[in-house]
Amino acid sequence: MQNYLDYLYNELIIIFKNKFNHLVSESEVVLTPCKKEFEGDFTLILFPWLKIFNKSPDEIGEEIGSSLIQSGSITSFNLIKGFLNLTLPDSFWHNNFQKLIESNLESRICIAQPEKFLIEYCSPNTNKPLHLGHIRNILIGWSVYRILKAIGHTVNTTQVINDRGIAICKSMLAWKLFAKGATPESTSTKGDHFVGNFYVLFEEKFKEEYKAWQSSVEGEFIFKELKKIDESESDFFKRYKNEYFNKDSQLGRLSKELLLKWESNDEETRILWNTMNQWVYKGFDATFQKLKVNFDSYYFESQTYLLGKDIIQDGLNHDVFIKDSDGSVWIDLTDIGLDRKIVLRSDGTSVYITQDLGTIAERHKRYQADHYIYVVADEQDYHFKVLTETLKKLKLQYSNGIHHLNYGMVELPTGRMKSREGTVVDADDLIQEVIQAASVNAQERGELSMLTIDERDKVIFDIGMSALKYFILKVQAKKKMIFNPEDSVDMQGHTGPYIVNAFVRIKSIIRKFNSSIVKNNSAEVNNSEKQLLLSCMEYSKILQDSGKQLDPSLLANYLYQLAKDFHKYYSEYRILNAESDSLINWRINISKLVGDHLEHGMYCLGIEMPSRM
RNA sequence: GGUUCCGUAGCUCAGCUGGAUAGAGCAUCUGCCUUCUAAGCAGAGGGUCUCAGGUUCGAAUCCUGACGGAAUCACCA
Repeated sequence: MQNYLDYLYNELIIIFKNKFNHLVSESEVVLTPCKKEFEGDFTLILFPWLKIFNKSPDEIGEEIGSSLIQSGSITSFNLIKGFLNLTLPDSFWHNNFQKLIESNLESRICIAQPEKFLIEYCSPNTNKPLHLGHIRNILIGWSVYRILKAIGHTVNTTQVINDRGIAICKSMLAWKLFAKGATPESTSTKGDHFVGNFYVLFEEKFKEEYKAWQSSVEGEFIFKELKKIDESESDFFKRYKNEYFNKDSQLGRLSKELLLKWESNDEETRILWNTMNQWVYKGFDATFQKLKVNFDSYYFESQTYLLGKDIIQDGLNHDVFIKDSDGSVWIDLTDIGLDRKIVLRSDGTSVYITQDLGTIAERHKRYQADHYIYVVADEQDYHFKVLTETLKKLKLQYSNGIHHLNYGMVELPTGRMKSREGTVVDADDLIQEVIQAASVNAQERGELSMLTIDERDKVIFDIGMSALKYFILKVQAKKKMIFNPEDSVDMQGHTGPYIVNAFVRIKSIIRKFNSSIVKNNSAEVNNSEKQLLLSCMEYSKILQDSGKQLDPSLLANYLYQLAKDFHKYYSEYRILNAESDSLINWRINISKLVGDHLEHGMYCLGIEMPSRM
């Protein structure tokens, strides 16, 4: 939709020219929605012009106001200090209302120049189930996908799965040693949890082994030999843990053997690896389904970890990289304030960034996208800076399209989640809890008694998920967030169910209105309706801003405000028993308009709304 | 130590491309359901926008500095 105030801007520009003999551009004219405490629809700020025209705010305001009245574009104005409050005629609101209900919502929000995006989000490891951090990642990624798509871009989603490496070998080893052939089926355990349990078991067994070793002759000898002056035994062994794993540990040796076997394609190892990963994927899929997200493509590190070496060679040929005497390859980024960074190990194997260089090249071949968005926590800011700068030095065209959507880490009221301390919030548990809370609330209300059990479960599920998803998405993506599990199941106030409730009220009204809705716009427009219309008129801008900033929280907060305005309207005015038929129709039309926007907006957050609750 | 990010009500967060008396929710207290779904509405209390300078007609917002907190600075991913 075109800017609905364009005509007012144009008129003001003409007034500035004719009355004050001054040429201004639209961007210099500051016109904002009027604050609620004052009378008026929009406010023109006069301060910038005082000096230029050498007149008082009252003089300027009076002149502008009366000119606008004369031309009929406003019906009245008032002046408070340097603020000129303008009241527009009802025809302004009627016209915009007409445009809103006649145009199609989907086409109204589209941008002029669509581009092509690829979004990578989620990106889990296969040795542990998904947790709260993944949930934030997934919800942000999915919502950004929906928003970009809604405004007309071509968007694909993908994820990288870290399915190889020492971690999964630990799970495999623990399974081989202790599982006695158990499977997710035989133990009725969700696959990702099943494998995760063996990872935890490995860590426990390793800890026991390490503990025993510490008091052995060898352990005591190492402690005496290698400890720093004044270092306590516990400090030393904390520090030595990694080295113990690599040098002395039986379990460490066995898991590294497994890794080598994996890398040399040992059949038995590969079969076990594949079996366990399949268990995990099945578990992940169940969680993705509950979250209602999906991926257009998957990249597995087992297939990509060897990529990128040709790019390294190419970079060496063009002197972008430097080879050290030991054979390791580096990039020097000190000229732009970063460090020297390794891109290939001395033994010729890849590091993290090598794979990333290769993976982007592959993706670009496949997608030819303008933008590659990586939804990854902000702890990796440095890595992505290095990656982008490296691509730039390689003069690869897609280097300008790399966006690190760096959301902040999720913390609990007690501090950071730590797997060692068992404070990690499991994704499935969390979903379970929020649905449970929705169920308890629904039972107390008893509104759903006429539904079948399946229908009721679906509604409860949607309400619970709306609470969880909204709770996370309302916080600005880039900010770290404190996640209080108790607050996350709240269904009152600034929450998902509050917005759902507004929608449900609208749906209920429409259900109860038997005759067909007539589009009419003869009614007098009250302030609540102006507010609702204005919000709907600004929807496309909000959505486009959210897309531009890759930040769903903008949209989330807008939707809350819209729902709040509707709840207020609902309590102030009777809709179905308004004084006249035409007034009933007008109010239903407004309500339906709001409902459509709420539904579309929540859809863009990845939240499905039931029509009853 | 270098770099980056953050600091707004008791708590969780909006507001940050500069505009009027800084807003919500939670929590505390008070009203409103025989009338469209009370997961709602109306109201009360709660603030040195970390601090100090600067730019400006105007600063929570922009700039500089200090203080406090976080992340990162691996031949890990």
